Amino acid sequence: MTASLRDRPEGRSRDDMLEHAARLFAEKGYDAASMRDIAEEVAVRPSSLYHHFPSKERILFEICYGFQRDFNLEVLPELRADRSPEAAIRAAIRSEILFSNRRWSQVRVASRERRSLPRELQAPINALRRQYRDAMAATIERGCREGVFSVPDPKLAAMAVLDMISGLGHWFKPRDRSDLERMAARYGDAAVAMLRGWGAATAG
Amino acid sequence: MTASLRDRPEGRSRDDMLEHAARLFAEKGYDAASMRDIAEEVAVRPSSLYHHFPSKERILFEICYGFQRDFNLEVLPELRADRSPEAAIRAAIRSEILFSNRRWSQVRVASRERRSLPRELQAPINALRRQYRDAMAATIERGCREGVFSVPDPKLAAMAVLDMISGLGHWFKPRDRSDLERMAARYGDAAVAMLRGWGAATAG
DNA sequence: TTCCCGCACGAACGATCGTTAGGTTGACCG
DNA sequence: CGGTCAACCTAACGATCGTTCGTGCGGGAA
Repeated sequence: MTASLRDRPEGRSRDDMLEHAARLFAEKGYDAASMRDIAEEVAVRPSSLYHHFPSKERILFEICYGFQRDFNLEVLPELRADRSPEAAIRAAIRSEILFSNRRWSQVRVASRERRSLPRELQAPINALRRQYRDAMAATIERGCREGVFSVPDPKLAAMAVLDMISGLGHWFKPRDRSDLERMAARYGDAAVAMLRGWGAATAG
Repeated sequence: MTASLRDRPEGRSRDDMLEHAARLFAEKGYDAASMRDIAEEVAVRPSSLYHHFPSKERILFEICYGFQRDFNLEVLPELRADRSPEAAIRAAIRSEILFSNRRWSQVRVASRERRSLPRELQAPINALRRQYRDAMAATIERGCREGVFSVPDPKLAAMAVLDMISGLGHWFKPRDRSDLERMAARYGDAAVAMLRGWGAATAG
């Protein structure tokens, strides 16, 4: 049946450890979740974790970096230049919302516990995040050049859209798939409305 | 000169302790910042902190609750009904951005470290936050009835606007006052643009 | 002056933390 | 069969945590 009897009989593989750790970090916070907590969740003694990871810090890093890497692999292509800026933004937003929903725990860990990492481990993660943000800003700027968007500052607009979506990822729990898709569509609408009218909605 | 010689000669009052604690909690996180860290910052021995607060948990609560209370006191009145919905939203956003900038550390602590509190201490803080969110949603709904806004769901729109602004509060560091005011105006524009066009920007 | 008490102190408590050392198991390879 | 090695174990290390205890000081009241 299974490939080998040496394989973990239950969910005790390296990836399972990362997943359980992510869930605990998301629920209790990085510092409040102990190695003993993680070990108990995986049904393993604390010392056994050190056969797979050199430190607790490294576990956090792998969760954060792995998430952001997969995130960029899945979401970034949606912003490719052969799409209209509006379609690209909508697709990216939908992809981000779907992805963030699929990896619920890791979203929270990557955004809220990243600061527990030393600077040199934060850097590669921040670089990935910046890459996505720049791509979003470039798409918005393209939309402005084509006259479909109008914003005072594309980079600022990208931050606003990203904050809006990542905020959603912190509280929105869809009932089912259609609920999720509806929310993705609505947030696409919201972002497009903002990007279209921002420049014209000057106060006073 | 001073009112009394019994007063703290330097910044060692109860409020100073809360302020230093907030800064440490914001920088290192609630769990990573120890009572000894706080004591050192205030130039006091750790045990002395317990003459002012019964526990570390209580310090966190007073920071979070005090912030949200002052927040509502300052920002909520901007949403009063004798203003046009658009003006109310703009004023509230400006007020929130200014207030959050003035209380930089506490914003971060109240939003990111609140979960370290037990449920019964989170409840009153959440109630205050919900009060603000409901007021924002009511203002948006009023704007829809008056025909100036168009959104599929006022509560969802309120969450989107709030997430956008609180996201800003986590990364935006203004150079000076005019920089801050310009950002407040721009985010007001962004929110108004979104609330106006959301309903009309349906995809497909 | 004497008493009082708010406030800060030094020292230590027990608990829990991340991590390590050393031993045991058992599937695989020659 | 005997050797190898990854994986897991038990036990414990030193450090640090939040917190408590008993004491000392010093200004205001009596």
